Amino acid sequence: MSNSRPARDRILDAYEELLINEGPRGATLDAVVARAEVSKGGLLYHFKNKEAMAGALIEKLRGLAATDLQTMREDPEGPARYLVRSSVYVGSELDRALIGVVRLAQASDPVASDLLQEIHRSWFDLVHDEVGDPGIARAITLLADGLYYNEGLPGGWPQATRDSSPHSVTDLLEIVDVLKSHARQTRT
Amino acid sequence: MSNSRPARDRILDAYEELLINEGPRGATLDAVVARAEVSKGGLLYHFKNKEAMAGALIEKLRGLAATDLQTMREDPEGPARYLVRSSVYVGSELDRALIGVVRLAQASDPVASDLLQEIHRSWFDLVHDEVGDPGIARAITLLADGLYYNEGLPGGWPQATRDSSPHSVTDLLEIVDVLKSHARQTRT
DNA sequence: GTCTATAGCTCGATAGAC
DNA sequence: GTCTATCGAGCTATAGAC
Repeated sequence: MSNSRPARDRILDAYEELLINEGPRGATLDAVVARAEVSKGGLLYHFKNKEAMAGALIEKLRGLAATDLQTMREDPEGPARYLVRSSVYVGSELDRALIGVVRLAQASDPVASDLLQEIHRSWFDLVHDEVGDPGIARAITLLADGLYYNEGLPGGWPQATRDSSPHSVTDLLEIVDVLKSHARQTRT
Repeated sequence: MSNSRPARDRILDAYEELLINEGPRGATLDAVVARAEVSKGGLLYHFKNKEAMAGALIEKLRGLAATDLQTMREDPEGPARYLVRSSVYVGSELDRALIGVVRLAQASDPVASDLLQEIHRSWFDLVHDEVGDPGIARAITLLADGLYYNEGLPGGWPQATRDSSPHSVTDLLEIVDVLKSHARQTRT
């Protein structure tokens, strides 16, 4: 049975899934209750309104992102390579929460936008600390952004350059190394 | 008077503007008619339903993109540098139509997604022809994608790394050149 | 070619039974 | 803690006057 987990969790997962696949417009209360197999009244017992449901998803992301940032900081390959690696959408819990909140931000949710900006800023700072040069750091984060948008968002530049998984990640990591060594060379 | 231009054009511009600033959800018929200063009946005389209005915007983009591709092909700096330059959002007619249609694609419009995919593919192909290496071409288009998303979309990674306009474009173009020369070096 | 009026639907949210 | 029933607002689209 799919409704064996706590109703609150099922609701939040269903909401996240609908945000990702249908966008904010499709993530209606009716759609959420259908997918989570609860009634509308049941949903509104756990989240007093739609905004509270969005808020819960945002807080979930806040926690997941904090953990991931720590991992990124401590990764032996360094933040830059870690960032590019993890920007390939693989449907992890963090990926899903992140894309869901991006969708919320696209629908003009200011709290969502603030959190995303904060996360993004942290990524940039870690990469900047690693490579030294802010221009190179920006190029690397932009590259990761492009990846995330192209592969994580249904309806971005949809299915940009299809071969996302094979050796193309390795290619990109190689390019990250090229940029990193270029930053080393030009350091004053 | 703002309603001196043909009603059809005013409607399409208003729709585009609302798509960009409020997203598909905010671009309702009511909002469009208010902004375009026509009545709902007047709008539906020109576009028999909302889908037809979206279709007209998509066709407008198709034309603008075809012209821009030709410019990109003939640019003396080459497609790669042209792409990065033009990925900085400046609110041109093409920028606006493009972001509007991206918003439509985000709301799961398959025609919008198809056109965007086609445009994006053409960009990649031109850059690929220029630089030879598909991995480098992908990195450059990803970088441009990141730019477009970060700076063109309200609510992307919002206001990613703020200093978008000053000398930072020059920095990015420099990095494009680094990548291009790397592609030349590794060519077999 | 542009308007008003309104039908019919879907949404978010409330009330109250169980 | 979960349900059903229902209200009011906002949406798309139609009908028909001017």
